Amino acid sequence: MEEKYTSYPTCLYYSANALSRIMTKMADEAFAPTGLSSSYAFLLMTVNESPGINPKDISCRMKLTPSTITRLIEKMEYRGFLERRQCGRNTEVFPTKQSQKLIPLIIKAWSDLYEKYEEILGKEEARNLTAAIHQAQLKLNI
Amino acid sequence: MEEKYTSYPTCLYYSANALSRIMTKMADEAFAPTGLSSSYAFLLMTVNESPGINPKDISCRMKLTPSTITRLIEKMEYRGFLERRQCGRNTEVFPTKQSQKLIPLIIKAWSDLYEKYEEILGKEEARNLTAAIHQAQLKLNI
DNA sequence: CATATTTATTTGTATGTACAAACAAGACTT
DNA sequence: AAGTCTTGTTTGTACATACAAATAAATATG
Repeated sequence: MEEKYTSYPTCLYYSANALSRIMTKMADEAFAPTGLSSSYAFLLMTVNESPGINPKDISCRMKLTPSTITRLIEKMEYRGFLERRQCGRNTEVFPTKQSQKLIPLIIKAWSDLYEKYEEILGKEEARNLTAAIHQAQLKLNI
Repeated sequence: MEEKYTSYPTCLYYSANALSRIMTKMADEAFAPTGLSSSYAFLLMTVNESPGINPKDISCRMKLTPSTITRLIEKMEYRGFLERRQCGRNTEVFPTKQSQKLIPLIIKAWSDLYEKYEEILGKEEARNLTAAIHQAQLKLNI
């Protein structure tokens, strides 16, 4: 059984990226009813859960760089879903009333997302895979 | 042991994306000596392996959309690493001599990448994870 | 206390990727 | 053979994300 071509799927970089693109697409579909794409939905959940949270901490929780977080917040501020308050060198981010109305929809969409991929992969398998990926990510993150 | 916050790492979308960002960074570091970022390096390998390949087929092998492939090729053409020949409605993509010189460097960088993450994750574990991710990606891709 | 260092945030800019629409060539259909 | 459908490719445009540099505030150091 000879391989005709170099087999990219044996490369973690390649596979991780391929999966990530599919999952992002799936997530964006799931979050479509909220009018937000997935990253913004996560941002709103994060801020709603910890009103006054700093960009730095959001960045840690979401594993995105601070500059990315600034950009996401800016857009949500512009759309009236978030609000920033300057506190010395820190910034505190708060949800607006408007965004709080969205939260149930977001939660629902998120659980639909779980449902959808768990249906395809199997619940057990999906969880194992997610855990394995998370573990790897932690190890590699040093 | 109660969770204070919603636990994003239990979400496959979130974990897959986090891993993908780390791996891309790692890959870009590994490929730095070639002067290319990872996607371009993969593109060059692919074309070098199958000179005359169509964008469509590259798109399948790399799991990127055709429009993305066009964009990648354009840039490599501009930099003198690839060449396009129009054949009716198809396009054939060829490596230039210049790019062939790069191939050994790319192969080396790629194997360095494997080495690096296998060192951190363990060879066995890295392979299992990669295979699991690849399988999931296949299933979800429908 | 004044200066130097560190830390949090934002800005300028670049990049990879995608979607939808446009185009162009081939393949069907009648 | 003419018109329709399909398929491969490219373009216009938009978006998420990052890096490096700039700011600005807080902290440490001499």
